[in-house]
Amino acid sequence: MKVVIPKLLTWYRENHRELPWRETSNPYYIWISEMILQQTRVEQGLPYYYRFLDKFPQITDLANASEQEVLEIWQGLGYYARARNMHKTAKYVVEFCCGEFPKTYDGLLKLKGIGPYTAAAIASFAFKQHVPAVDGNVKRVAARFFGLSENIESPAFFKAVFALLGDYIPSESPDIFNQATMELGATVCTPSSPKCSNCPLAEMCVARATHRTDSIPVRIKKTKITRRILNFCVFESSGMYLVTQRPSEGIWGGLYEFVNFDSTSDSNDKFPQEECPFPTANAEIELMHEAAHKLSHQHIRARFWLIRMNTKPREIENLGKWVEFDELKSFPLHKLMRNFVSL
DNA sequence: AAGACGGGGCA
DNA sequence: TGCCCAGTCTT
Repeated sequence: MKVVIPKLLTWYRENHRELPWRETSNPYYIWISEMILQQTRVEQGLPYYYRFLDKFPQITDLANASEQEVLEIWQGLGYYARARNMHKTAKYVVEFCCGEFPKTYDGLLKLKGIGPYTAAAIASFAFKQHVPAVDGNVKRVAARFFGLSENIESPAFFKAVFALLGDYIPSESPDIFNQATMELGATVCTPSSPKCSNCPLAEMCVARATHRTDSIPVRIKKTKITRRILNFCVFESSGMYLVTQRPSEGIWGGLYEFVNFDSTSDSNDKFPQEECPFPTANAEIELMHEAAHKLSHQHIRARFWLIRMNTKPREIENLGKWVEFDELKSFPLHKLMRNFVSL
């Protein structure tokens, strides 16, 4: 079945998209692109890639930046642990590795935010190591090509593909091979309606031969979506607004927002006073804005309550910073907050 | 092995 | 709606 590899490489050379991180072997540029692209489509990540390198041209620039500066560039992209992990790794590489990335798969794997896929991508693209880069696209391509009907989500499936491709990857051009398998999954061997007539692997593809391109890959997953009602408290006093920073763990880690709380009450416009942990007695409360926000693991109904107070209770006073409304826009904000302050 | 972690595009 | 994207980390 390896006879199709030259066809795959030729197909790639003639048909691939031109992307900025494909024009370089600079491990810093490649690392940035791989971190941004984790669980993120190319079109969504592209503008962030330019912005990031414009702000932090070299790894020392990133290492010397504050976390808030990093999050300012990253805001809106999601999975914010990626940004904090990058910051830590930049500091680590500058301080302990003379600013040079490890040149091996195993060495890269030890860095924060770099897992099996990203380590293989950097190792092959920047250092020509022959190790297969197995991402979501490649898992799908391999499942169809080899006719693998195991659950594509399982660690065992990843290991199997990693081992299989390790046997296929040509030692003279591991980088092109990895780019090609990913590009094929992204543009030809798509989740639905794969374009088999354009595929350089079609003649040797098991799923194609057995008419199972619709049933492979098999994905068994139980994404439990929680629904929640999130109440943002827009505390206002003398034209100043209260903004706080989230802890680094959990959703939207490190980003800024109005203090908030979950409530159970549904479908009424009354402020859920009894569930509010903040003192709001003698305050004038008004529903300013409502928004629906859908994440892959939770559906959020957000409500923004304007809470005007004549005097600030001490419990509120020291919860965060009091700033003018326009100043809110200068903080790194998650989408729900960014959409609100942009209204 | 399972769940958490964002946001967006597309059928 | 549901699926899934150049995945990783934690439990």
